[in-house]
Order: sequence, then C-alpha cells, then structure tokens
Amino acid sequence: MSQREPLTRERIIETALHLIDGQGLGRLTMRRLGDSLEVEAMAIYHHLPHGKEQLLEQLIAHVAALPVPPGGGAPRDRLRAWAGAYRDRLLGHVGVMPLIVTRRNPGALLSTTVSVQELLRAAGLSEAEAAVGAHTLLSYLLGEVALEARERSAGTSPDDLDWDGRFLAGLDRVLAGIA
Amino acid sequence: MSQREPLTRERIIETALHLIDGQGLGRLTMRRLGDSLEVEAMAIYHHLPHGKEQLLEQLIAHVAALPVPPGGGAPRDRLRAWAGAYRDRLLGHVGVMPLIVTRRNPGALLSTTVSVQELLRAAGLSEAEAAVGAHTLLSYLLGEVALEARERSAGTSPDDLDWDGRFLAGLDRVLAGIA
DNA sequence: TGATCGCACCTTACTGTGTAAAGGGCGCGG
DNA sequence: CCGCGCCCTTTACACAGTAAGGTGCGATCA
Repeated sequence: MSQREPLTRERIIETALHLIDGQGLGRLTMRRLGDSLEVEAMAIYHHLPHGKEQLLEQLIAHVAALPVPPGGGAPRDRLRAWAGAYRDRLLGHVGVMPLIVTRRNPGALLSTTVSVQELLRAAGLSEAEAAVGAHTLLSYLLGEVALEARERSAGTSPDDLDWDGRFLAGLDRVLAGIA
Repeated sequence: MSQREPLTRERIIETALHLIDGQGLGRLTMRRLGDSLEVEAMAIYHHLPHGKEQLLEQLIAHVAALPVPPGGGAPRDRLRAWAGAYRDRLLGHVGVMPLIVTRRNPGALLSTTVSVQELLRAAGLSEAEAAVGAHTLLSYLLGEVALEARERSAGTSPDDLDWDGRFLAGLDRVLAGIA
C-alpha cells in the first residue's frame, strides 16, 4: 500500500512549481523537493542529471513559453489579448519571475519572441521592424511584471495600486508605437 | 607598515561591486569579500549588521538610483538622453541587474521613477498620465536591459546583435506613446 | 602613570546547501 | 538460480551565512 506514483521529470517539475508557489523560490531546496516527492534528494539527480541548474531551466521553460495563439483579428487586438494572458501566467507564478528575467535560457523566451515577431511580420511590417517590435513588447511586458512581482512579494501589500489598469494603459502606449 | 585603510561601509560596497563586476554575482561571498578587504568575513557585520541582505540592498541603491538630471530642452529629448545614460550605468554592472529586477527595494527605483514622473508632469501631462508614462518607460528600460544582460552573461557572445540599435529603436517607440 | 572601557576585529562553531561517490535491493532475462 | 541493470538511498564533503563570544589596542580619566 501507499504505492507512490513513479518519479518522473514532469512530476518533479510540477512539484517544484507547486513548492515555489506555496513557499517562495528561496525555499526550493533539493532536500525539501525530495520530501515533497517522498523521495531522497539525490533521487532527483537520476531524472535531472544536471541537478538544480537543469531543474530551474525546466521551470523557466514550463512557465515562460507561451506563444501567441494562431487566429485572426486585428494584430493589435491579438497582441493585447496575448499580453494579458502572458502576464496572468507570469503573475500566477511570481516566484519564478526572478529566474525568467535573470537566468540565461536558450529557447524558452525565444520561442515566445519569435511568435510575436511572426505576427508582426504577417501584419505587414518589415523583418527589422518586426524584430524591434517584438523585442520592445517583450521588454515592456517582462519589465512590468518584474516590477509588479517585486512589489507584491512584500508582506501584506499596503499599496493598493491599480496594477491592472497601469499595465493596460502602458500596454496601449507601447502597442501604439509598434503596430 | 602595510597599514590598510579603515573598513567603512562605503569601502565594503565599492569592493563588493568591484568583485561582482570582475567575477560575477555568484562569486560574491562574505568570506571572499572579506579577503578582498583583507579582513575576516565577520568584520563586515560590524558595518552592515544585517549581513548580506543589507549589503545587496546597498548595492542596488548604489547602482539603480539615477534620477533624470534637471535641465531644459524638449521632454522627449531629455528622457531619451537619460534613458541612454541609465542603460549604460546598468550595463556597466550587469552582475547587479538580477538584484535590481528581483529584490524588493524600497526607494532606489522609486526615486528614479518619481523623477521621470515629475518631468512628465512638468511637460503638461496629468498626474495619472505621468504615472503611467513613468512606469511604462521604466518597465521597458529595465526589461530591455535585463534581457540584454541575460544574453551577455553567456560565454563569449556568438550573437553580434545590434543591442544599441534595438534599444534605441524600441525606446523611440515607447517614447512616442508617452510624451 | 596606570587602570578601565569600548570599539573594531577575529575565532569558533552551527545549520543548511548542492552534489559526488558508492552502496543497496528488486525485478527480469538467461 | 544467478547475475545484471535500473532507481533509489546512504554517506560524506566543500562551501554558504551568521550567532556568540573572545581579543587587543587606543582613548579616557583618576
């Protein structure tokens, strides 16, 4: 009895994410993660040979990869919708933001950027303009969420700023310059 | 002989910054910092009672506080000039970026934001518009530099992207939506 | 002058971290 | 029934931050 389900890379990552969401990035520890998985810490290395480095990389990929969904409509509207969804995703895992913004990660953010870039390209912009536009939008979005996450990670937030409104207002200003 | 100069908070912070710039944030250690200062690690606690936490806080304040300089000229030009200077400052200490973007810091970024906000206010924008504008510009700037820093912290950069050009192009698009 | 005191620094030691290395044990093919 | 290989555990190490208390030296004052 009490058959625990098998240890897999997916289960490790999801548990780690859950741990971060519940207790904060600072408390994500190999041993604690092991405890949550009902396994010794070293068992994790069997599925993630490069240890914590690899774990964090996977976490970034899991949270930060969210390309613009295909579909029709005005480019600006599609971008606005996507940006809102992306921000929600990121704010849903504020603890991972430091990793996303900080750690070099080949691919995770790239795929997202590329999808934005392609949308802009399809909307008629030149390759160069699309590249600048995508980079600008992603910079704003990540910067904004990072600032927001910073503030929210304080204790009970005494500042009841209208983050949503501020984000949307800024987003419109940025989009105006892009598409 | 070999009188070492007295240990002060300023000397500690500058040495720490130098250490980060030279070896990376990951190698900033109390003991290593002590070595650089020719002092035992615990001596630092006499000048920074809250230890590493306080040290990092001071580092952020030292690097991230750079208000818009007073002066005349078109608001947009002043903002463009300031943004370029701020980015240079941040890129001059890429190792500190993770701290700036990540750690809650009461004041350091705030004073900078406020100075931008006041410039916009003086340029004729309403309080609300100025707040949104300042927040948007700072979000873009920090996001852009964070992405840039991430990429540059890779080994010898094989990607010879024109970061400066991209930053300036994006900056103009953002400024167009603000002032 | 000599005793006293307190500042600035050092010594020691503890907890917690990531992870290398090697040891089980259990199921499965021969 | 044997041995092998996959997963996991055990053990151990170097290094992190820092609490607690000791130490020496210059300044102060009788």
